[in-house]
Amino acid sequence: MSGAAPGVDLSRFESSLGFLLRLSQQKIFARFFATLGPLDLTPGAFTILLALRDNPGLRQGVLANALMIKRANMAKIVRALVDRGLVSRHVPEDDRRAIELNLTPEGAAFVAAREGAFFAHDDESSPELTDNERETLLGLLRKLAGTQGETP
Amino acid sequence: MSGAAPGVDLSRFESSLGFLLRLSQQKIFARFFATLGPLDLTPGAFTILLALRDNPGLRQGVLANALMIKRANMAKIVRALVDRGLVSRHVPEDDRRAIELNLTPEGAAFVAAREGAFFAHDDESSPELTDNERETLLGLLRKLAGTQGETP
DNA sequence: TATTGTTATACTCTATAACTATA
DNA sequence: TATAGTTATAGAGTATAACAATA
Repeated sequence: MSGAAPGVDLSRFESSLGFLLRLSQQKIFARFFATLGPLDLTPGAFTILLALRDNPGLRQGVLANALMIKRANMAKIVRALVDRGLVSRHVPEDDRRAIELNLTPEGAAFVAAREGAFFAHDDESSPELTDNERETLLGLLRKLAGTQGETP
Repeated sequence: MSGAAPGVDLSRFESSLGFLLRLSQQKIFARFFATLGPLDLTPGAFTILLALRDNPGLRQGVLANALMIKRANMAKIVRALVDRGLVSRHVPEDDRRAIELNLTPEGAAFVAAREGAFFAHDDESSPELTDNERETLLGLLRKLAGTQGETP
């Protein structure tokens, strides 16, 4: 933490995964909003749209589980996306409790228009690291984050 | 993301630092609350107490800067800690705008009683990784997170 | 004028519990 | 009974703007 606020001893936290994850995420998110803030999308909502583009007809609960978002919260986000005309719902015949989600044509256009900027930003969001270090970090985070869904 | 929800294609996010950081932090925090929830401390508040133990008399704004917490939010957190009797304020002679923070004896006892459990938990919070991988991850996050304070 | 801290406010994210409708 | 989704609500966390006191 040598580059931190001078004169403040944070050495006790240098081995704390939780502390370093919070600081790192905050830094990345701050850059995200500074660069992509005017694009009319939050990281969370865009993640959902992108996941639906790659998984058309995905059920709401399965999506919530994959992204580690509680179903109660997913319901609210999806409602907002439906209200904006970006996502459509469909109740399948074989299980009328479930809801299948799809991008509307507007949603697909919305994603297509922004994903370039989104991923370009993401690629450039860690100038502190070399390309090799970035790849190593991504690999370790993938291993750490491997999801197993909601714990009720 | 092979261990994720089966049948959901999240490959588009496997190179997104922001996405993986969010998932990782969420996992680590969930474990934190599951294990240490009854200990009467949130990660944020405990971080502040620990930082004050290692940096007695630290000024509020400097602390906020070091921990990447906005001053407006730090004011609220500090007030709560003062109300709980864990932190004391002192206005220095040479700059009567500033506030120096210290742990009270109660605050010091509070930290001493909990830091063992806190760091023990942190050490065990990433069973997905080998010791070597964990060290590598910590090093990369340190490099990425090297703070530079609030951007006004 | 600039800085330190405070208040007020709002928005996002997260979590739980109680509800409905279907199975 | 159990599951899928919804609603209501509450709590952190974070952001900005306006303000008072001090420098």
